[in-house]
Amino acid sequence: MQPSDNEPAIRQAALEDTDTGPVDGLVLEERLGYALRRAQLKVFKHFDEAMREHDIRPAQFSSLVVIEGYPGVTQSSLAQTLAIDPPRVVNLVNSLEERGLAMRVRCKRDRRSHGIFLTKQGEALVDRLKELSRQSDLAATQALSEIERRQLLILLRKIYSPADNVD
Amino acid sequence: MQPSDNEPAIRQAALEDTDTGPVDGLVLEERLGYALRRAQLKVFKHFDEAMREHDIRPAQFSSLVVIEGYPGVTQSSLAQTLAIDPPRVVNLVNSLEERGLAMRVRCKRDRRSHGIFLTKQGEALVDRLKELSRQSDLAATQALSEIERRQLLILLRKIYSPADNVD
DNA sequence: GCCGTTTAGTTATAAACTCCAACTATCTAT
DNA sequence: ATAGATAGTTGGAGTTTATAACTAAACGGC
Repeated sequence: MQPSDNEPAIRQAALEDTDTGPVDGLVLEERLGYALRRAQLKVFKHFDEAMREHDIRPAQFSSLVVIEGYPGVTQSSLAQTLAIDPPRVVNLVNSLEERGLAMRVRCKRDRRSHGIFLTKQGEALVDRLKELSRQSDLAATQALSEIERRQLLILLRKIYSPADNVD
Repeated sequence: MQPSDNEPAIRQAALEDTDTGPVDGLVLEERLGYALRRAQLKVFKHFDEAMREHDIRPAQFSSLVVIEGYPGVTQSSLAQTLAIDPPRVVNLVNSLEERGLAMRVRCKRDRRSHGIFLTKQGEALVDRLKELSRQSDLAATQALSEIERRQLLILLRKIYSPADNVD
């Protein structure tokens, strides 16, 4: 063990001292990934609370909304839309089917693919969930004005939308 | 099985048709959690590529930056700062120690706690990583202007910063 | 000083998520 | 008709993430 490379590279702090201060003004605060993660953590926490009553997870909610907007969407389309892989969609749709919220319908023209549709129960639930999620978004971002909230969405979309910048 | 509740609740689409169109204009696009996740996915993907050479994960990078900014930080402070729980910090610091990037120093005044310090090797690496992450942020958000990027950071910080809104 | 409580760190475990590879069934093209 | 591509499914490995229980050390009242 060479001490030259294994020593704490500190100058001002004594070895026996610890620093328990809060952290700000770091380079970390300027990293987008960090800021995104922290913000997402908070937004998701509120979302979880809002959905707890209905035992719905983020991916399930997203699926329901997409299926509602595009009745008969295929699983592969769903996978592409939500940026998840096909195996996950299988589990996702299984869980929705088991709970009577959605169902697969085999496509007559291409019998490999399934169209996914909401049941009446699923439609009723997704309406309620959309309202709940809207409220939880507001609660999680109450530090933001309505204008700022819109601005934020626009900026985020610019980042991930392939329309603006093909990856 | 009552058909009344188990039928696909569709009006316009024939049962045998599937809808494979792309998805936009959905309520989903207005959900903050969804937009955050999609944006984070992209930013993290770029980050992973940038860090692959050094085999550094996001949490490791964040830890290194915090330790650099606060030499002697305790593990509990680190946990609080990064919004992760103590058991994760143990693994995190273990991995940094094993790679010779950081080291624990038992605090003399409170022998329960450890101050964490960067080694010289760790300091050299974190300098390089900060530059790499800055570049990867730019690459992931090249659809944004510098002003927009700043604005985005400000908005994200407003969401998660406890200073603005105590949770 | 002694004893109950709190805190820092650790360990172990389980649950959940993600990714990857292989497989079946079906379709398309030559 | 056969080869190759596509939709969906299955299974398993590797990571994260969360939870509870445990050890060691400090603190506080008496």
